[in-house]
Amino acid sequence: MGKNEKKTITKQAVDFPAWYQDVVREAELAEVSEVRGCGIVRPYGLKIWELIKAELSRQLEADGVENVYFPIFVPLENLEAEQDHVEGFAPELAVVTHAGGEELTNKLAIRPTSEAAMYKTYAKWIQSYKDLPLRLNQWANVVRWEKRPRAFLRWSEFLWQEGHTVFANETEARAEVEKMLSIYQSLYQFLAIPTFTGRKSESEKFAGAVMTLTAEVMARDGKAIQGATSHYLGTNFAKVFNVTYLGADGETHFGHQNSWGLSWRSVGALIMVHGDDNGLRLPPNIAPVQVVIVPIYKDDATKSEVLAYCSDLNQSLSKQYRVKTDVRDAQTPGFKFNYWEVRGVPVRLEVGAREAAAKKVTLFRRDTDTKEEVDLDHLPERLQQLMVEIHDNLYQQAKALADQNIHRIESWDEIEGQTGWFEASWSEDPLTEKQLKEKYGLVSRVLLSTQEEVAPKNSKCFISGKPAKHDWLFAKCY
RNA sequence: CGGUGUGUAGCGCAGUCUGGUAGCGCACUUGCCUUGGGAGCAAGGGGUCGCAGGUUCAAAUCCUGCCACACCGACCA
Repeated sequence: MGKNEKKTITKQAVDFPAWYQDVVREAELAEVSEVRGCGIVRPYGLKIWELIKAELSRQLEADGVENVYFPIFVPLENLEAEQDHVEGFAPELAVVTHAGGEELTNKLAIRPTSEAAMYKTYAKWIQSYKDLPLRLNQWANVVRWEKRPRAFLRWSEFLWQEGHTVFANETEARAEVEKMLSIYQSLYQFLAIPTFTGRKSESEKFAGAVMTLTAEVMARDGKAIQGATSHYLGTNFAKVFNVTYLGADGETHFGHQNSWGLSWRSVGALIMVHGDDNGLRLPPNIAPVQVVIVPIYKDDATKSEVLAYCSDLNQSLSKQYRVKTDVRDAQTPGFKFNYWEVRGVPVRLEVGAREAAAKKVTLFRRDTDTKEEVDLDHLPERLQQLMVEIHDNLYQQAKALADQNIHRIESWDEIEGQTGWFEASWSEDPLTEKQLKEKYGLVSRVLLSTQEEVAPKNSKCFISGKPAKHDWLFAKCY
């Protein structure tokens, strides 16, 4: 049977969302649960998230951020304290009304995010300017009852990290907002994913924030995914929860707060950016299995010889890589090739009697779907190169595709019939954004940081013709 | 919340129009045989046909009501 005759994955070009669902299922990353909108993440999918988490943890720790844990329940009245915040989240709140067999007088929201859960306590912890900055991070699950869930990208319950920090003044706080964005940018770099970083428009910013920064990612179908956010909250929450400190000047001041987060939506981005018609393609940094060894044998004699060769190989390589030898006996080599390709394993080593005798391996790389023969002596060196090469290649492919799909337009009429992202000079008038959404389903995604201090290419807004302020990126989004 | 569609074995589906013993492919179990791109043969196991009610000698199939889920939109950090 030919390679393409048993495909259970829809082609990207035929139906991208269907392709995405197929990959999530076939690669055994996750499946839908019996609870609407909630997913079951399987070991292979969770491992990817854990590897992402490990890298981000490393970076946050290196930056001096400490971890903390607050309860999953938030008194509803706390959430209602900040007006913009509650209006932003009210429609998607899950609320506990009964517990211990009784109706609760004070209803408990399941946290959709933890500003309202943490800052009352922050107020107790902070007395003096000497207690600042306070920089804490929480790895947690949150619940947002979204109208339309989507695997990893928008499940009702999801895992993330949320950083919540307090500074003495605006300058320090804003500097950190930028810094966290650059950490997210480097994390996505770690995933071989190019990001478009900058500021959100007024209507797209976080409910309760003064300013929201974002790392936007382009999926292969030209839609946008918000990969991470970093918010400057100003003193909005500080005023509500009384986060104040006594300054060196003997006066009481409000703390300037930030919050920043990244969720396992990043796993969804990983799939949508790198995946192809054969399934996942994982960058080595976060591949649960970096090298898979597939033994090939014909009879008992070659079997023991080949397995011994594989076992030595596995042992020496596993000092440096996450290695797995697929010793299942009931499956043919061809089956295993496809099995691990769908799962995106970057490098596969095929080992039969031929290789064992010649002290070689046949090496297959998933990013290019090509094979090469490598002498055992040269394998460590070749693998070391390849891990870098594969990462770079995946990044370059993603970067090229993204750049190619950003179209400069001077008038919104040019959107007609085109897909992808659009760069345009914009007045930043919320009304025009609403019109754009209604007419083309597009929203503003980001004002690139590099464009912040630059005059727009066109002095007139591409929608209203009124004076433009900056060049923004617009897109449909997940 | 609007539009469309789907609920039959773990997964994918046929059967419903025209009522009459619950089927197919994949997966699973056992055995043999095989292994360089999703092997083959044989024998097996697995079902309140989404739920409730109704019509009928008889309902997966017809009628009524309900529920759930998916997709497209609206919504959404």
